[in-house]
Amino acid sequence: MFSINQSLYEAGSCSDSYAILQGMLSSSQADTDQNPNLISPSFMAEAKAAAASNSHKEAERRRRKRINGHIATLKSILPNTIKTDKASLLGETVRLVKELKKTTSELTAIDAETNGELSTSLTLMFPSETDDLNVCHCENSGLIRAAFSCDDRPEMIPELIQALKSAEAKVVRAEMSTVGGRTKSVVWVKLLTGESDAGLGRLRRELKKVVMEKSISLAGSGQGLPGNKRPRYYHL
Amino acid sequence: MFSINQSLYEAGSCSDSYAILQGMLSSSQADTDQNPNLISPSFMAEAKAAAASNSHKEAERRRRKRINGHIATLKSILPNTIKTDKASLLGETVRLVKELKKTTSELTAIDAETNGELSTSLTLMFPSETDDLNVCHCENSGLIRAAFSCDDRPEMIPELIQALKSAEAKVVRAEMSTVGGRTKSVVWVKLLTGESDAGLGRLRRELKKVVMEKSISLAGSGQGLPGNKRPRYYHL
DNA sequence: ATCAACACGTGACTC
DNA sequence: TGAGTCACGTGTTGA
Repeated sequence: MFSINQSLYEAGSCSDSYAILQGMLSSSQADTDQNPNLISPSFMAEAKAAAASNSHKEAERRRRKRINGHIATLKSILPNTIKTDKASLLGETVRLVKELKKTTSELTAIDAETNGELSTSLTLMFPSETDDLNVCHCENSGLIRAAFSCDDRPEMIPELIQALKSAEAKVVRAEMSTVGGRTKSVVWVKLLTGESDAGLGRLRRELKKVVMEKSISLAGSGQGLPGNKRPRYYHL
Repeated sequence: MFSINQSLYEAGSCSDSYAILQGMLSSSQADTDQNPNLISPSFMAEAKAAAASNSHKEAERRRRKRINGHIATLKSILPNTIKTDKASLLGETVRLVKELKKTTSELTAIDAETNGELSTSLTLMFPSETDDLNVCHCENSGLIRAAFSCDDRPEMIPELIQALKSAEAKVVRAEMSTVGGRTKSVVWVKLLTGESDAGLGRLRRELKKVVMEKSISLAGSGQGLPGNKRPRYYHL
């Protein structure tokens, strides 16, 4: 069905058959349709159409190549390339882009809260004189920001770790400063469970224990650290 | 060229023409090719082929729809959709995915340096007794980590800001702790200029000034802040 | 008239 | 077999 005149232009990259024919025609005299031995206008038109079809064909080939090339690189980029199917691949790409955009916006939203000169800001804060606790949703990201000031105690960090673990909160970022026996902490967390508002309440409850629990354990705890010294590193 | 038998299966969504013919055939007696009035096997085969072609056609339609649907959502997702061209769109997608992956890896590489229980860790550090400065490349991300301990002075933060600005370093993240008049800071920065190693040296030089410059300005500077009090907020 | 981009139907191939 | 995917060539439309 497609084999009509295919032998004329299909072999190799001979997109110049029309040009060749033009050269042949220009070097010959005028001819008519009646003379079958010379190049007739009808044959000329046919060759022209064939050449046009050929260029069109090759242009489409190039276009396909570009698209498929990008899809191939996408396939090499994507992490979970289980389905090598082209549609599924694009779907997976959409999913990944959404996820990455969300992640980056979450991570950069923290910096964007207060914008400084060098486009990334940092707010250095000092502890307040009275104990306080503030837990709230971050506006754009799905994160929760918890800030609190209280007396600095050696047991606070482990308690904080335990509180965050109980609230199933993953620490995305934390800033702490300690001055004059008082400490202020700001932690940005991502809740591991779906229920956002319930999780926020739970987190606030857990943190309240940490903030309000004054240093009771100073007298007890025979297995405590020597000299009331705080260990150097903590992992949140 | 494509119009052969198109009227049989092209009108509407009639992919059941073959089934109809089967029903007609089962209710009639056996026939031969010689009898043109009855449904002949050749016609039967023709109808069957038409039905197959039809289902094939529709399957391909579905496939195209899925692919183009994903491409359309990609188009809505992408930020700079100047070229609505399909190939350019995919190319832009590749670029975006690479960029986002790089960004997130940079941002999370900081947390991944020391891995804690809740998959995001935080190392709380204490100032050393002696002044020190350490500037190095982060392993995987293109970031530079600068850590230093020194006496805590009110002028230190503005000086630090100036130093980072001079080194053309953008702060990605910073952690500071101050205890007993000593302060330790760790800042992760991204150099705004191309030359990485030269930039690192410049940053080290600038920071060295901050760390080593002991509080000379305590006596002078008539326009200083009242009471040697540190301002509450700094923007890095 | 040329070119680029698109959707379509079809043959080849795989599971 | 049938359902699915792919590359291909073609018709069409807009700059």
